Amino acid sequence: MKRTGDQYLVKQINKSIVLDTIRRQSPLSRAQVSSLTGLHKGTVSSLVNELMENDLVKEIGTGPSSGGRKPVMLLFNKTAGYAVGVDLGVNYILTVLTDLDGNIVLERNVKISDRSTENVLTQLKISIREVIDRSPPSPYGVIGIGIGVPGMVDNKGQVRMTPNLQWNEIDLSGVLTKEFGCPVRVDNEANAGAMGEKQFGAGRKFSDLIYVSIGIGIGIGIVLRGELYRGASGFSGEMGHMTIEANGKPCKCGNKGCWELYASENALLESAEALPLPVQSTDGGNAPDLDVLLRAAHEEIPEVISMFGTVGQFIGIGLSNIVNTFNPEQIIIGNRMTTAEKWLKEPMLDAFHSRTLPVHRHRTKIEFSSLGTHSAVLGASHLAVSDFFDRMNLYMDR
Amino acid sequence: MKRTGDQYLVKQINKSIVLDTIRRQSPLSRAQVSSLTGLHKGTVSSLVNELMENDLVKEIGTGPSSGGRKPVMLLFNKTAGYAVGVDLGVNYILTVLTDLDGNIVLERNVKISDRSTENVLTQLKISIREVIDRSPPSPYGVIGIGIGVPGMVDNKGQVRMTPNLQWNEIDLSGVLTKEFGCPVRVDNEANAGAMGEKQFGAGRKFSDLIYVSIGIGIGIGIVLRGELYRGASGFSGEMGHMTIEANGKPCKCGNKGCWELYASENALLESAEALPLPVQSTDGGNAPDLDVLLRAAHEEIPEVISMFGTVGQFIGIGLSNIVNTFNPEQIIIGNRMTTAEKWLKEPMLDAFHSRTLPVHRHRTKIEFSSLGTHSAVLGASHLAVSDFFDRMNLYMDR
DNA sequence: AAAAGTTTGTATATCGATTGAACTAAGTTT
DNA sequence: AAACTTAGTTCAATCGATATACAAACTTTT
Repeated sequence: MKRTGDQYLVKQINKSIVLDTIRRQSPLSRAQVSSLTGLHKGTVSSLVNELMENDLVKEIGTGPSSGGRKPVMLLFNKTAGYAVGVDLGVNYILTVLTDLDGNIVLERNVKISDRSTENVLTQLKISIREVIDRSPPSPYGVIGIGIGVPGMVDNKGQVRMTPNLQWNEIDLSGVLTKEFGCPVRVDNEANAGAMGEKQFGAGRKFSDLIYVSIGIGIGIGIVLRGELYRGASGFSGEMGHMTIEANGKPCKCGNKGCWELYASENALLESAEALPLPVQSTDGGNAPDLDVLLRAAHEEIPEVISMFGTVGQFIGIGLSNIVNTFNPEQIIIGNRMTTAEKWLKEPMLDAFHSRTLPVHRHRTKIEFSSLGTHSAVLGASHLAVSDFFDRMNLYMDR
Repeated sequence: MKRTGDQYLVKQINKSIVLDTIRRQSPLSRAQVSSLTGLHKGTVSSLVNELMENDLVKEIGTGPSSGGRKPVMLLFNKTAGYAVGVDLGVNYILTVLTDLDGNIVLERNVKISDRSTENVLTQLKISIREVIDRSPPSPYGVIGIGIGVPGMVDNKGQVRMTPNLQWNEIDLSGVLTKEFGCPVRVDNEANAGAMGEKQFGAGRKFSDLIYVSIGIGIGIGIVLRGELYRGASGFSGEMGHMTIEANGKPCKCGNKGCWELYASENALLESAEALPLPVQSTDGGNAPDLDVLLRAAHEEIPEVISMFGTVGQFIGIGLSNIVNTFNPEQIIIGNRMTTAEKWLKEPMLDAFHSRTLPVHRHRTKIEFSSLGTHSAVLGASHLAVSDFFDRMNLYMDR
């Protein structure tokens, strides 16, 4: 049974539009909101008053006159509540507290060496507890928790598989809701990153974009018509396991020639094992890691630079597949591999341009993340904020 | 400026819901519509009366009583107007006239041998003119023309490129609007096919599906949340040019190792050239064509059957990429290669299953087109019908 | 400095769509 | 024949947006 229309729906739509307008373009007067939205002055007045009663909008004094009565400027009350965002990495937990506008208020980052489910869960709870305890007082308090995890999350928020964390079938959202008594939203890391860049980063001006998270593996977050597309069961975006060599290397996933075997951090580390590197690993071990390779590249060791080049080419191949598939306005490359932008970019773009149809070649914007390591954590907190507004029957992204 | 809410919007939403309910589940009484939609009896009555004034709904006498007054049964008036659908193939033009419910009333199929732009355009106009001239009288007459073309169509309806028809930058929609004086909707063949299957074929029950059109080349039509996704500029779905062999055969598109080089009709014909076939080509020439190969397969010639097997495997590889990317509920395979289902299916599914993540393996329904050669033409006519309802401020697909 | 004009924001009446309640119509069951 | 059921209409009530009028506060012109 579809949702039918009534006056309540009308009010909900208009109230959302008014709030959204103020949120994105404040400070704004009631008159400006009226002319920006096309809503009648009186309608804006009454909706703004209700939003003020709900602490979501506040008056901030008068603005300059343009030949008449001075306008009363309105502001989105971004500190009406706070949201927790978590980027649950394979070897770290990055936790932030943000206001309703995505500004970071508190931040906490812990390294994880013991990857057992128990330990990770414990550390996760400690991190969240800490930012919640220190959160400033506000009308709504902590309105929710958003978490990005490196794995597959179904559309009920259940973690189904994490290739690098050995978590299987964990009801993370249930566990944390119980622990903290506030709504918890779990999504995969690439979706969170896509939301982060769309809301706060390089993707702000675009409504059809693909966020390509290149870390240990590769996952993509798909934003179409301004909204995340999660697939029928929540498992879209597993493009790391797209075949780009029909008879290529075997992958853990069961497939052969998966993109991430050639274009991810793991691909880089694997080919690095063959080289004897003159730089020590950061954790003292013998295995090379990304930081070691980056330092080697900075020292202009040709073998290492050429390795980045090869990986960059394979990234470009995948990007051309993405463009042919989705025809997005923009592709944003994020996660750890962005730190190697300097050595990846050129070979990547060369491969992309040489393989792409002319119509796409210069139409699609290819950029690196503008939020750096914070795409996913900000996206995660935004998911919580967005859910909060949903619960208030106000919608942010429409 | 976003669309704001007012009473007119409410009415539009509810009227659409009422019409949609009647269209899909008729015959229905006003009372049934009310309980199915949740709308008040009075509301349904007044909206139905308006729809009857607009000739979109009609009464069809009383139905059986269930212990009270007999209900007056309502029907969607599918013959209030007619739409033209065209599947513009590389070597044929299939034209139909359908009622508003997608039932074919007239059909015309012409073979094209002279592929010059002029000749194709002339033939196209003749075909359309003929079905329009013979269309039955109706309140709205011919409400529009929908056309599926084998190439790239931008979001303004301009044909930008047809790899197998040598059409470039043709304003097909402009030309035909001028000629016939009714709205023309041009889209690519895969999008039309996707819409056809979604509305009338195998995809009726699904809202996230991918239609894979395998003919001379490969294109896909993407239906997400019940709606076609066309990409930022209208060029989504060019998955035929997705790389599946990083250093594979060069393709006309500039890329290497494109999927359609291994999994399309062309791929089949190319490998067939190596074989001396004991069957004559249909047009008397020496070059093998699909029909010849199908006859050879029916005669159980092992080399030919194995060729189909190889192509089937490559199709399966691409399908697994599609599943990893979109996580759709369903994949529908359409266009000419469906005629080889018998020999393609098993190798295709084998490759697919062996390459797909366990979560997807049995969750995604993989089917062959249920409309056969008519997916695209019915989809095209539906696009015209759907535009017609848009113009009436009534929406079908929401 | 007074008058005229402008801009902001509020108050009030009107409009239009849904809804609830009452009602009519037309059947079935007891 | 009376009681009950179901279908569909009518009409007043309600609610939200809008138009109009108006008050408040400021700028520009005379």
